[in-house]
Amino acid sequence: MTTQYNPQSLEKCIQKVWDEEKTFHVTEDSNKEKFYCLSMFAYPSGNLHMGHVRNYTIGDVISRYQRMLGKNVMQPMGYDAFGLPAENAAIKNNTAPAKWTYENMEYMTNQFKQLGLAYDWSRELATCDPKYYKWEQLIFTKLLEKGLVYRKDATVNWDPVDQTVLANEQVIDGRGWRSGALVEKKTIPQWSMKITAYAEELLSEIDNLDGWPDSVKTMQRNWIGKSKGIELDFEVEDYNDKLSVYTTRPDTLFGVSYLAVAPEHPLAQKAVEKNPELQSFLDDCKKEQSNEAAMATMEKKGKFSGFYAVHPFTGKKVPVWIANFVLFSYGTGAVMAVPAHDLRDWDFAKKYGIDIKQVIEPTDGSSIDVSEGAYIEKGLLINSAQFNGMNFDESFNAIKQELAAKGIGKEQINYRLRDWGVSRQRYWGCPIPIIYCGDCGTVPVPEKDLPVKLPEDVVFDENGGSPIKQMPEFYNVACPKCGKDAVRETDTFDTFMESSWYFARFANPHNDETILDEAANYWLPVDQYVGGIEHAILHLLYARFYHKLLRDLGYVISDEPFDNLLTQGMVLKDGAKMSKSKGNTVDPKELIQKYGADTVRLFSMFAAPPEHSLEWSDEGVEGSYRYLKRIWQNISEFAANKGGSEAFNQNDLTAEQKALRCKTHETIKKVSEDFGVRKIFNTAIAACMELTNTLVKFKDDSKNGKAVSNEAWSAIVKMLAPIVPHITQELWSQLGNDGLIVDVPWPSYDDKAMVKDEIQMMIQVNGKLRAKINVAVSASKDEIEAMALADENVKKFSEGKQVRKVIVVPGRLVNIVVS
RNA sequence: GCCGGGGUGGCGGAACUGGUAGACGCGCCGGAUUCAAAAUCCGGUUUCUUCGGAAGUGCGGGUUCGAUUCCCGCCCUCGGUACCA
Repeated sequence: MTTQYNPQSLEKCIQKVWDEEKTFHVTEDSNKEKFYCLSMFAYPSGNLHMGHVRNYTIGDVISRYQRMLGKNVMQPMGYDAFGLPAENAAIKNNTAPAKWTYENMEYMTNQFKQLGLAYDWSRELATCDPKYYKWEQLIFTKLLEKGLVYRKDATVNWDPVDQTVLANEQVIDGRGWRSGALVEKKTIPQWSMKITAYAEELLSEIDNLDGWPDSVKTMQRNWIGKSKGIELDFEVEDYNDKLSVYTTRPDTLFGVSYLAVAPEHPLAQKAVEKNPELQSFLDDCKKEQSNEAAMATMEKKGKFSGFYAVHPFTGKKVPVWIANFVLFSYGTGAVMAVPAHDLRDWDFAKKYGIDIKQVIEPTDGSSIDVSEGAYIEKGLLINSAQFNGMNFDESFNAIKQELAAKGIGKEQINYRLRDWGVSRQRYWGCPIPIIYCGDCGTVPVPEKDLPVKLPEDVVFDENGGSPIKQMPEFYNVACPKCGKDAVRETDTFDTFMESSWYFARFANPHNDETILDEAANYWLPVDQYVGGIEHAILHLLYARFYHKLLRDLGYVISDEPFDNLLTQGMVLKDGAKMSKSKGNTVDPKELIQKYGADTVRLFSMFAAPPEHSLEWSDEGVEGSYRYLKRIWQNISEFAANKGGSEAFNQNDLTAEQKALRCKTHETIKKVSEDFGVRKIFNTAIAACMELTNTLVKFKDDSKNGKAVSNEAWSAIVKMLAPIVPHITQELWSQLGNDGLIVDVPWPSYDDKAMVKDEIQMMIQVNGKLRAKINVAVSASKDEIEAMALADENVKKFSEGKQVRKVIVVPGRLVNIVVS
């Protein structure tokens, strides 16, 4: 007597039990090992997509597995609620961003619950809640006191028609996405965080992130981009300032044939005074995009500034150019160019007919021709006066010393990493807690006046300008210091500010007295962080930075926020990222209605390893559903047939029964490794399917037969419980067990059950498979070799040839080399 | 451009430390069941083949008894590139 698998009603029923019993509600418990599992919180876009389902299922599987290991597991969820899409939706639907956001959050929370995710919903937070961002504002004012935030001019994309600042995403082929106008660069004062003050620590501690993927660590190292070089000053004729350049290749100093400065460099401004015709070139540079990819691929252009610098060793005059590819924000905003030994300088020199002078030759004595292309390897110096014959390190030090002696140069460590500009000229974000007073200057909002609340009931105008910039009731305030009329900052924070510390706030999300209390040090660092690879640099670097800020303000004691990181791949359909604009989305809601959450969860874990991209397949979902129906049917029948839960004695088992036990325990071993060490679930599921196949074929109604079957079915149910929590809960009951499977200990394997007398070995002749033989486990190498050579097929392929070598790989194969 | 991934049957993928290439699943083919269908169950399924075998993991080389795995050089593709999150 078995019932049909009906996931819809079953899942509702079990979710109700979790809800009523507060199964996933956790508190700090010093008697248990804690495990904080965090999936990157959601942007409340309105509906769950398959990327969410995958991300959150991975985190959920790890959480539930860790709980079965007996740990005190916290898994929270919240919303990264500020951001650009809410503003776009506001304009499109004529609603306030707040309303749109809150409605989406409510809707998505329901969808999360339908997926059966083991979240502690009592900890839910939203970053647009003043109770959340109040702390961010407080931290900002504290950092201002410490000198870790400052205001400086920075470049933004300016849409001259809509009269608004555009995000990079809103610039398409150099034009504003709404107006279509050519976007210009505009410089405005903005707040910055001194992440560069932590560059060295952020770099060196990457070495301690053992639980992070190497690819992410490499990307972060390269992003920070530490380099050792020399900063040296050139005298410039008729220019009453020195021109400082930074170079990592001082060994090529004698090959300098021009200097180049960024268009924003003061020297460029001076050059215009002398030669007004240069203004049009500078104007052109303003129209170019400032993002890195555009800078790197655009045509390299320059103009002679009219100034000449003097070479510090040869005394020769070197022209100074203004070039569009020199970054004002890196190094000194000026470079020395050595065309013979730098690809970009070489291209530029060829284009403008500038000298190319070789000063490095290869160490192996081979000859090169720098008129054919740059030679960028390090080598030995030539044409470099007293430095001739030196290698890179010798010349670096010798040149450094001579420049230092002249007082015009010193060694300098530079980072590619730039300070973090956090001002946004947008509405839907956390207000920057600063007041500008005519008398007192820049005044941080005092703690008693925090939070500075963002007005939520606003009307958007069509060009996308921020409503609070038109609201005197928001920006007209009294100066907190002197009480005179003053003006509030109307820019808001970059939304990365909120997502850089939410992981800590989950420890005490409702504490209104302080940002973080002792619970933070119980839960932190996060034991397992799960999220998309697209966050490899920005979010993960900012979060590491923020954690160190919180540490240095005395709130946390750990140095790093995330012990282990799993970066999951994207969900694709027909080889492309699922997106509304491509029309290739799959709605999880419909799938849950049709198959139930367990099927959707099983498929998203089975179709690919977590770190790879996942190709969506409707038929594959069907297959996952089929497997669940299969175990439902078989376990129900087995249980109805009164399966055996009695103990058995290993010595009384038949060979078949022993073989099943062996398979069961091999599977437990493999699946435990996949879950705990490799964090790869598709192979774990495949192993469970294999055991299921074996078990379905295993027909043995004897007492011992039922007992070993029961052991195997129970193991499958327990191992699948983290992945498909609803069906396994029900099957666990059907197998005659009480209580929730979430708290059942993870199965352990018995080495004795896996002992074998005989193994199969592959026999190769010259690396090609020719035979398979069964060999006693105890057989010696010589015995194995003799058996292999005696094999009929092996004889056939080695006949008339001389055996040169026999390689025996114990437990695997024998390779016989003949010729 | 630069930084980091990926490329294996018709498809998703497996092969974990250099040792049986294609586990598991999908699809397809054949069979059982059925009045019929769906569902389910059983068997087969890399390609070529003279049925002995041979070839085969993006392409071209290399190291090795042995390479999907290591090295060199390419191609394609995805993510990031500092104001999408």
